[in-house]
Amino acid sequence: MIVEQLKLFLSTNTGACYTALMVGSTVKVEVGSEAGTRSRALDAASEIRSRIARGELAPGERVPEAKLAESLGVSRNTLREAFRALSEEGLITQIPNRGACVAIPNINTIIDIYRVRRLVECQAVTEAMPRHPAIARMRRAVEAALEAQDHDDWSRIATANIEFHRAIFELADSARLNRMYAQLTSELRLAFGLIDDPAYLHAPFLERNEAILELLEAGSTEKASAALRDYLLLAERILLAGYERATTEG
Amino acid sequence: MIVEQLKLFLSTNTGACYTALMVGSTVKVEVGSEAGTRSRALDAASEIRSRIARGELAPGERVPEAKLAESLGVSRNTLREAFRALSEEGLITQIPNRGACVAIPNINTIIDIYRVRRLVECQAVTEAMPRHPAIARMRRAVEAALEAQDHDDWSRIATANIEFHRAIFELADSARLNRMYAQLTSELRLAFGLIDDPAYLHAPFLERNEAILELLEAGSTEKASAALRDYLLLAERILLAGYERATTEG
DNA sequence: GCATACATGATTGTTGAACAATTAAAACTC
DNA sequence: GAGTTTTAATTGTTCAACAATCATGTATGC
Repeated sequence: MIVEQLKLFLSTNTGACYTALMVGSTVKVEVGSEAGTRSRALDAASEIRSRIARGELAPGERVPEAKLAESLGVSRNTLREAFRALSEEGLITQIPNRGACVAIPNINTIIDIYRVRRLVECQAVTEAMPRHPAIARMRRAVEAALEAQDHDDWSRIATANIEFHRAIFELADSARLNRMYAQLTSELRLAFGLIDDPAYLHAPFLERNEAILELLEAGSTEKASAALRDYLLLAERILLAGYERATTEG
Repeated sequence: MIVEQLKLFLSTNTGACYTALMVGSTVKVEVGSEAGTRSRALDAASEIRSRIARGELAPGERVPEAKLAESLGVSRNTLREAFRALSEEGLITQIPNRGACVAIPNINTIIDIYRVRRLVECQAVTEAMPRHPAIARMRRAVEAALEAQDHDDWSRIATANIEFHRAIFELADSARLNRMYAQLTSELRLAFGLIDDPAYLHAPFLERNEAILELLEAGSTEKASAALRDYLLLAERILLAGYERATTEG
């Protein structure tokens, strides 16, 4: 039966829940609602993620299982399942027999992240297809950042900046690289969080993003790539310097 | 105390176990033995990995927890911990409420892997530093493959080929990209396993690897990169064609 | 014969208690 | 203050149990 085959195909190739049924001569497929597929472990992971983002759990902070499990209202086994997702994202570091702690961004990690970004982002821009849909997303991110700048809303500027670079990764048309970007921004956010001057971090780059975008829109991919390379080298330098000041004075 | 600070530094930045102690005026650091840090969950993961590699667990095969846990002599919770590592490697797919199965390499995954490889490997070669240590590793892999060819030992040829490309990733000097390579080769091995003619898969590439290497050793990085690109496009085509035959006839 | 609904069985996700092993912290000694 | 021993805390694992979910089998209607 087509419905059964479709269910099997979809369940094998994705992790999502689907409802498939015949409606006349059409197979109607509905994606299961997000709420219906949530597990307690994933909810716990989300809550931990939020606590990290809010600074309630600080980089390097030990998170004892029993205490945290009780605080979240789940069992310790379930918390370990949650740690699994967070560990994959790089937000949590688990050391055998010593427990879990919030990841500390370290200098090697930051350097590595920027090295990867230069390789991937610059090459993605060099090889970008004209009128690739991601270019429009870059444009929207630039406009969002400019609007947020008018309000001195640095949190929104930071988010728009991350979206801009996500779109650059998406130029490469690779799900795997997109997942990588998601992970490395999780880790970068930890580093950003250590620096208490977001304007210093993000302000120098609005005009640069716009210049890169305009070169790209004009089809000058090599020039856009070179400008992006300069951008990333500068961003790395600023983050490393800020990180060093934050961890030295702290 | 320097010993305590060193322990803290090491434990925060790596997952390894260290013993640090003062010996005279020198701090002596010993890395904990591998055997001492093994956990039951990691042992279970290794055994599952081996079973997959030996074909005892086939792509797409459901692996019910209770049965497998009993077969491995661990509890179900421990098995779920093992699944965690394997899921991160892409060897296992876990679907909520449906259980775990051995990952099925699918066409989209293979295409994505080769897209990523072209972006990363070709750029790594283009920007390779002269006399980078990874170039020597490429040379050793080529020699190992040629020797294995004399014995028609296709398993060793496949391994040497994977080592050759690992070394190319290492040209980029990024731990993150090296980890990515480890994961994508795990997934590629699943696809290779579906094709029952290893000679067909690997034989065409020995001479190409050697040509790429010689261009690189001669400092012609752009030519090496172009040759690598051709290689990867051909390898993708051969794998996709073989995969399609295997999954159509199967 | 096919489609649908319901019942049954199998499996997963979670809970909680327990215990061995490991690590961290405190106490003690020199 | 440094080193050693003891104690406490925590992690990794096991087990049993149960609710929830899914898969499979059976019965019924068209």
